[in-house]
Amino acid sequence: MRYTKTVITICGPTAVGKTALAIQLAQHYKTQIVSADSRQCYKELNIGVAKPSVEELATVRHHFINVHSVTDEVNAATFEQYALTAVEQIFEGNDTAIMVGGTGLYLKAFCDGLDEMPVVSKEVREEIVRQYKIGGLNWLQNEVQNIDPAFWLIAEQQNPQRLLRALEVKLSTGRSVNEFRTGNKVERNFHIIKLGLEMPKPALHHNINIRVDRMIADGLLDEVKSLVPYKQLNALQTVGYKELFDYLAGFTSLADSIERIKINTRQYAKRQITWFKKDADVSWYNGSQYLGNKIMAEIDKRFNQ
RNA sequence: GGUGCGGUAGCUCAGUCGGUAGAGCAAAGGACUGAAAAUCCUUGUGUCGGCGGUUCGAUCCCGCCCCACACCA
Repeated sequence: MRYTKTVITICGPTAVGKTALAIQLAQHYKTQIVSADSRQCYKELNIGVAKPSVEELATVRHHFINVHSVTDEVNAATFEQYALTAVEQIFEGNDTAIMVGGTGLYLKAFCDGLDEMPVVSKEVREEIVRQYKIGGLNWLQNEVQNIDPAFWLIAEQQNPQRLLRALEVKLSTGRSVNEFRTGNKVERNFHIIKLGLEMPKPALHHNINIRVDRMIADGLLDEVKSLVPYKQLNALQTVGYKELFDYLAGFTSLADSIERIKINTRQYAKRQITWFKKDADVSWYNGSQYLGNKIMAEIDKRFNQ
């Protein structure tokens, strides 16, 4: 099946050079970019999430950047819907759209689709969270074991987020989350080319260290200070922010919290690499080389086959 | 110079009433369907500062030495 429209996705770990390549490709194809990033979508987060610069945003139209507040509830399903709409809109004037981002689940949601899941009432969720705060993991484990024993057997039994999710679905619908998860891939009505950027670990770590120091020099601490009232929100459970909240609360020194940001960023990059390497459809390129032209030549070749 | 307290995994430390040792962090690998920059799982041999002594056997006891810190001079 050949489609006339194509989305070129770019994945890879943080600080590997995805943004620059995306802009280059977007300019070449005279098209727009959809960001697949779970943090850059918040307008209050800027320095710490390595958002494209104001100039870059002015050069190429970006979607899913600065479109939410940290107080909004944003998740993979939100992104899937948003991205599909954005891409459709881009396709009105282009055959090609670019998608870049480091959030593996979001990219997967866009490419393969998520299963239809029931709506969970806010009350149910809040009540579960309230009880979890009181009773801890033990309470959660017991609840899931009693209420959804089938799920319990295959569950990550130490993972509170997964258990919480299972519980809220079961209590809202009477059915196990497992019944909703088919794992089926959705067929999109456009072509998807997956590009990945990689780099030797020492070089990537070097980039990360440089970038973190740059963020601090650019005033990250002030940005974080202004977000203290929101520090408990999901959107602020973010590398670069949570560590500085600890410093501002007096738990660590500034130097230590900056070091922590570097360590946590490396670990985050590691998780991203693990996720993306599993996708056999990704074509990998060395991000430390200037390769926009090379990639575009290869893509043109594929189009003409 | 004297006294005291230390020297154990990359780091911070625990421990062995003498039978060659273990936590946290880091690191490495992995998972991932409405929190995903989140969350979770797996992986621990290191001249137990050096050299001698006692002992069947020493990282542990004894002696000397080296190093760090604190206090006294």
